[in-house]
Amino acid sequence: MDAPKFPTFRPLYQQIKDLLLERIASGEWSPGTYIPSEAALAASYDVSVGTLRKALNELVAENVVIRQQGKGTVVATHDTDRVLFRFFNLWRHDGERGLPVSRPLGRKLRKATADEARDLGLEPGAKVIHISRVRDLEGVPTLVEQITLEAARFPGLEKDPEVLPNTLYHLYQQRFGQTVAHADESLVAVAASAQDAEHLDVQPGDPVLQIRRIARDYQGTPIERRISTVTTRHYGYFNQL
Amino acid sequence: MDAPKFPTFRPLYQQIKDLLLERIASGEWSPGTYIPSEAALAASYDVSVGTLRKALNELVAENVVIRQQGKGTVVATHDTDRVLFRFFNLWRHDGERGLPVSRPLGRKLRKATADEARDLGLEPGAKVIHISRVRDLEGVPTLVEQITLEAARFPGLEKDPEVLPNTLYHLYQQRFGQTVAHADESLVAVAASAQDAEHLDVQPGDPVLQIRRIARDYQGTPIERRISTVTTRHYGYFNQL
DNA sequence: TACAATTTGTGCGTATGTATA
DNA sequence: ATATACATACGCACAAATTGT
Repeated sequence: MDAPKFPTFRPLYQQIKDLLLERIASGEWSPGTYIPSEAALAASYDVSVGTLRKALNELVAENVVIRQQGKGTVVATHDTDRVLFRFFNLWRHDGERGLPVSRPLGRKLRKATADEARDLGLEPGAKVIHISRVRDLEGVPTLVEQITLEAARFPGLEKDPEVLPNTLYHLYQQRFGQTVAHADESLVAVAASAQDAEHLDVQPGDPVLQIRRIARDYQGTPIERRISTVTTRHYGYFNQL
Repeated sequence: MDAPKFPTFRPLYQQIKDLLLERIASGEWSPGTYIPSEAALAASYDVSVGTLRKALNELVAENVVIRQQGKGTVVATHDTDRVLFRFFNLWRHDGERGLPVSRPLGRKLRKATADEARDLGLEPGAKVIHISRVRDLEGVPTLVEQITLEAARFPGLEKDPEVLPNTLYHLYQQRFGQTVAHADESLVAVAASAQDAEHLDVQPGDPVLQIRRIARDYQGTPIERRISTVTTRHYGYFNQL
């Protein structure tokens, strides 16, 4: 009946979780690093092992760390299939899935458009890097991606890796210390533009799926804006509820 | 290096979880029921409270039960907003969301098509109930739904509730004891058919989003097949990764 | 192959705090 | 206030997986 009380205290395990996440986000424990054992961490924070486990298990649920019996606890990287497929939801209509092969279309450093600045939380006119590419699935052009990144976070990316790898998120993480931890996607159906139609081997005006993604780091700050235009002849966007 | 071993044992808490889920799926604890307390259940299964908590917490994570401090543990129902929005992912482009209002188009008992039988796991030619309706969002027709149900699971639904409620899943649960626990969705972009175009106030051939959903019960058995055709002028399908 | 050390996973028990009726 | 139920926190013992000796 009362108004909801402001939480007067924060459970100890959540405080520990915040501390652990901070050490990960700060780069003290970079992706791929094995962090100290439960026992060692519990002792260092002067809490029980159970409390520390509860904190770690929440980080597991959020895909921040991976625990393996006998080995230890490692900060999640973007090179495992598990993490990879988390950000790739296109399945063939018969239920199979294949990894895409990318063909570059262009890459340049320029000023952000109004939309890009809004989505990335930047000042209007801030410098961004724009990447566009086509991705083939089993040899069939299926996807056109328009990617925008804040230039300050990815210094030199407009030129430097002469050939971009297929999985960009791994590159972001390894080369620039930028880890994509979450992403929001919004899907709409649109008519294919002339350019997209050509790349995707469809007719201009044909219906295509447009996926607008904003990828964020551990703290929720936007890192990448990605607009994918997909022909859904052979593939569909799959989601589990 | 070795081939992955077949799990020689199943943790106790998972066995308990299975037993609890079975009592829920069987209807012994129907949705809305408060199940016995941790202490009582732990005693009845002769396990520790901690083990029983771990089993229950997994059911919480799977949205099967809801726990409330001081009250108890209740089997989840389809009448709370939380569960409701889990199966409704359309957001307005400005970030708001409104609940839809439904207008019936038709309802009949007939034989399943080949596609319907496959999706629902039925014999070819089995009896199904087909429902079609238009849903308005803030007064704007936005969605056409084609729903197919196995007739045997929903006896009389082709006629009985003269007026269908807005939220069908609650009806399935209350009237027929059929609880939608999970769902798979596959999204594609298609050209609007003449009929859909008329209902959605778009031109035939205009791009629309098609959502093919198969809803399943606790055991994963298909309950409902739903094809939603959506105009994405004002709304988009939102997903968090 | 055998064994030991390390690390996480499972399971038990207890005490105390907080929310609800 | 009291009783009930879940939430938090502590501690311990042993099992299972991994790695190195």
